[in-house]
Amino acid sequence: MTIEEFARLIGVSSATVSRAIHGRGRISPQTRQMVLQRMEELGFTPNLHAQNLAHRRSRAVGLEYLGHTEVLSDMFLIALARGIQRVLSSHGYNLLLNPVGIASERESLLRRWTRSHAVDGAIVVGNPDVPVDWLQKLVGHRGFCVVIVHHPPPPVVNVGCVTLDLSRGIAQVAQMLCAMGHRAIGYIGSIQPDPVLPMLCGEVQTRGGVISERHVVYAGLTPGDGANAARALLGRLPRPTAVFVRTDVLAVGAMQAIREMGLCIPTDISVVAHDDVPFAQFTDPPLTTVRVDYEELGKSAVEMLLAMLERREPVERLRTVHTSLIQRATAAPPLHHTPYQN
Amino acid sequence: MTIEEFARLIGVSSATVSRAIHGRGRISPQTRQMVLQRMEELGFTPNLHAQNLAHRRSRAVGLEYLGHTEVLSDMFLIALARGIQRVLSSHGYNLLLNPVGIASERESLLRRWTRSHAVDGAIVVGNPDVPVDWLQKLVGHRGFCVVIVHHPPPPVVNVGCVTLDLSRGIAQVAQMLCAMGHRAIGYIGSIQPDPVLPMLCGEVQTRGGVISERHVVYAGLTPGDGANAARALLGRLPRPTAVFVRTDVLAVGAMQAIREMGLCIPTDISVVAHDDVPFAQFTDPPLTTVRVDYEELGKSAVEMLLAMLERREPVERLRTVHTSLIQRATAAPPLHHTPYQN
DNA sequence: AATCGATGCGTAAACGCTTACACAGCCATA
DNA sequence: TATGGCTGTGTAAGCGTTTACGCATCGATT
Repeated sequence: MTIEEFARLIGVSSATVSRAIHGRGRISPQTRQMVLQRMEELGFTPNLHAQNLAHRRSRAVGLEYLGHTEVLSDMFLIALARGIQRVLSSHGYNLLLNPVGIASERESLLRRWTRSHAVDGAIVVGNPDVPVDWLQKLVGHRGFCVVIVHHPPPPVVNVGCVTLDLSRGIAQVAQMLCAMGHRAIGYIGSIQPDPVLPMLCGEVQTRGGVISERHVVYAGLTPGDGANAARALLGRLPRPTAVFVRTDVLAVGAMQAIREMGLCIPTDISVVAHDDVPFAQFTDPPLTTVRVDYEELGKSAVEMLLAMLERREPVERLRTVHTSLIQRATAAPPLHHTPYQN
Repeated sequence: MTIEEFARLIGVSSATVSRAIHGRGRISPQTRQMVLQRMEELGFTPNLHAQNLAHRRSRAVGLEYLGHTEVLSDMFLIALARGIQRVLSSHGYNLLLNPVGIASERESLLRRWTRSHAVDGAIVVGNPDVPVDWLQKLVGHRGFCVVIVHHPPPPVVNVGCVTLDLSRGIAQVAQMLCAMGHRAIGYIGSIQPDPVLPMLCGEVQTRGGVISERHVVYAGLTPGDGANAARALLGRLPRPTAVFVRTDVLAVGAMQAIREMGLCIPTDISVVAHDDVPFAQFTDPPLTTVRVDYEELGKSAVEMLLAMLERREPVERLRTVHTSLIQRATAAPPLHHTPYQN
C-alpha cells in the first residue's frame, strides 16, 4: 500500500499523512491522531527507500572491521556490535556490517558506502593505518560522519574517536597484588610494542613492589606461547610470587604449564590476566582478570556518531572507556607474607 | 553526483548510463565500456535508495534472532551470522540485524520490515513458536521469502528451512569410543527433552557398548551443574570408563570435578562433549567434542533464501546440516582393554 | 529505390515519499 | 466591512533511479 492509496482510503491527502507520521508541519492534533490510528488499523508502513530518497539520508550506520579474523578478536567484535546495535535500534537506525579483508579495501568500501548513500555515518574499528587525509576527504562530503574506535583522535571535523584506556584496570591489578603482599611480580607479554608493561611497572613501584627485568617474558598469541613463557619465567629463581599475563588466552596456557611444574594457583603463585574473554570464568580456578568493556566501547562510539549526525551540540569528539579488575580465584596473598602488611 | 549530472558530464543520457551499469537493454559494448571506465575515474556510484525504489527491492536480508541472550547462544549466533554475511556480501546484499526480546515482538518487527520494504527476505532463527499461518500471511505478499533455521519445515510456499541433524556426530562418538574399547559409557545431559540420549544409546548398543540407566544424569546449563553431575555419576561404582557430556560448558565443570576426585583424563576416564565452543580447544586437556558447524548452517540458510528471492529453480526447500567429531585429547582407550580389540 | 528488422540511444513517465507553496476558512483588529 | 494574521489542508515539484517507448541510423532484403 502506498501513502497515496492509504490517504485516499481515509479521506485525506498524502501530505497530511506524511505530516501526521513525522509530527512536523501544520496539522491539527485530531487529524494526526486519526491518521495514526488508522495506520495501525490498516497496517500502512511507509516505503523506506522512498523516505530515504526524499530525506537524502538512510537512517543506517555502517560498522567496518577486519573480517576473517581469529576467534578471539571475534569475541571482541561481538561485544562491540552488541553495544552498537542496542543504541542504534532504540533510535530506529539500522546497522550495516562491512567486514574488510585487508586494510586497503577499507578505503574503497567506505567510499562506496558514502557515495551510494547506503549509510549516514560509519564506525571504523581499530586500524592503525587509516590515513587522516583520506578521512578528511571522505568526511568533507555531505556531512558524513565517522567514529574511530581504538585509535588516537585525528584532528578532523566530523570525525570522532573513542579510545580504550587500560590504565585504570592495570592500576587496580597493582593495587590488589601489592595489598595482598606480593613484592616480586612477573610479566608475560603478548606482542610488542606493549604500553602495558610500563604502566604496570609504575603502579607496582609506587606501591613498593617490583617487576624485575628477569621476570619479564614476551610470548605470542596462543596458549602454547603462554605455556612456554611461563616455563621460561618460572625456571628462573627466585620466582616471583605473582605473574601478570597480558591476555587471557596466554594465561590459559601459562596456568597449564604452572600446574605441570607442580605449582599450585593461587597458593604458590598468583595469576592475573587481561581481557575477560567469556571462558575466563570457566578456567580452573576461575581467572582473575581485567575486564575490557567492549560493549561500552560500542555504545560510546555510536552515541557519539548519532550526536554528530543529528547535529546536537555540544558534541564531545573524544571519549575514553576504562577497564576494571574482576576478582575471581587466581590471585591470593603469597604464603610467606602476611596479607595487607603495608 | 547524480546519474543525470554524470551522464551529461560524459556526453550521454542517464538511460545509457543505467544500461551500462546493469548490462541490460540495448547498448553497444563500446559505449558500455566507456561509461564504466568513466564511472571509475569520476567516482560515480548510483544512489542506493533511488535504485531500490525503482527496483522495488532492497538487496538486503534480515536476520531475526532472540537478542539479550546468554554468552553461549551468542557464540552460536556469531558463527551463524558470519556464515550468512560471507555469502551475502559476495552477492552484493546487505544484512540487517534484528534482535527481538520476546517472541511476540517477532511478528510485528518482521511485518514492519516487509511492509516498509526494508528487506527482501528474512532468516529467522530457532523459535519453536512461530505460527505457521502467520508466516503464510507474511510471505504471501509480494514474494517475500523466509528461511527458518533449526525448525521443522513448515508447508508454506516461499518458506524454506534448514535444520541441524546431530546424529552423524553422535554416531562418530559411539564409533570412536567403542573402537577404543569402552563398553560402559556414561551420559551427562543438559535439559530435557533431549533427543541425543536415545541416538547415542542406539549407536553404542549396535557396537557392543552399553549406557546403563545408572550412568545417566541430567544436569543444567552451567559448569557447576556439570561438576555436580559428574560427582553424582562417578560416585556410583562400577564407574563407566567414558562419559559423554551434552555440552562443552557442562564438560568444563565435569572435568574439574573429575580431577578433584583424583581421576585422570583421559587415562582413568574419557570425556567427550558436544558443541565445540571456542574455548574447547583451551581446556586442559583440550576437549574432544562434536563440532556443530553453525557457519555452514548460516551459509545454507542464506543460499536457500537467495535462490528463492532470485527465483532460480529448482529450489530445495529443506536442507540439513550435519555434525562431526573433533578428536582432541580427552578420549583414549581405557586402561584395562587392548585398543581396537573388536 | 523502397521496405524492413535490428540496433543504439534519448525522452519522459513511473517508483513512493517529503515539503514549499498556495489557498480557503476563521477570528481579531482597524 | 475590508484587512491581516493564523491554521489546517491540498497541489505539485522535487529526490535519483529504471525502463517502456519512440526515433534515428544502417545494412540487408525485395
